[in-house]
Amino acid sequence: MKTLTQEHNLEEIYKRLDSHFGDLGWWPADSAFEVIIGAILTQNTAWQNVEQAIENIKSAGLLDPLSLAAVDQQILEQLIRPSGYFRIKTSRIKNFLNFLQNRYDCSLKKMFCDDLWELRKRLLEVKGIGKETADSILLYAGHKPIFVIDAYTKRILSRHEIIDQSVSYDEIQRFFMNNLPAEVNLFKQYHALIVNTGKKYCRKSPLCRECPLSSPGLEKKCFT
DNA sequence: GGCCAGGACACCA
DNA sequence: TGGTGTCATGGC
Repeated sequence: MKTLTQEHNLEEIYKRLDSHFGDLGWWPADSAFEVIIGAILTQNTAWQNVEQAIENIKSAGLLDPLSLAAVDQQILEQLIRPSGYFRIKTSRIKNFLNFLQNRYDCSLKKMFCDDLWELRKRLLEVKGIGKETADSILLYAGHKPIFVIDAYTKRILSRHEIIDQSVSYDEIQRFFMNNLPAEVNLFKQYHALIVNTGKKYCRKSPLCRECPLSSPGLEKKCFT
């Protein structure tokens, strides 16, 4: 960890990105359950591929906990095939559904009545749900005040020399949560802004110079 | 044809 | 605790 005391940078970064992109309306989904399925399907996968997989589940009339729990494993594999890793992701979805059924009687409402950190701990015990997926579920499906960290967050902050590359997920999460008001909508929009910035500006070096963060004071070395 | 995407996990030292 | 291989499809 380098200088996790530059809390002013977090607000400055948010201001720049928010005025650049505007309200991104994350997470794009019609229900909390759709957010959860999307969170599992998007693991290391382009969102475009996830959309097709979700559409397949919707078209089959299976986008609810009871229907999806009842569907045959091989059928689900074929439905989510466009999102990649379809065998392992099918298992992960089934693991979550078993968890939801056994502990909360298939009710997301009951699940989200749990204390934030207690529920996070339980979600992390589900095989296939790691920290980012758990936090995405808690924030975007459960509307709980927890900050989601992803590869873009780490990349952007380290390139702007706010954190060191070796800083852990939990440390970065604490950094955000200790230096921002615990507001659900702020956390939702901030993470969305970071992902959009990463997608649009961090992939090719010429575009990096057009990034809202690329100006004196914050611009360091996006590409070295 | 290669690279990468809104990760997680098993395995090993 | 940290590094590496694996899982798979689709767009650029």
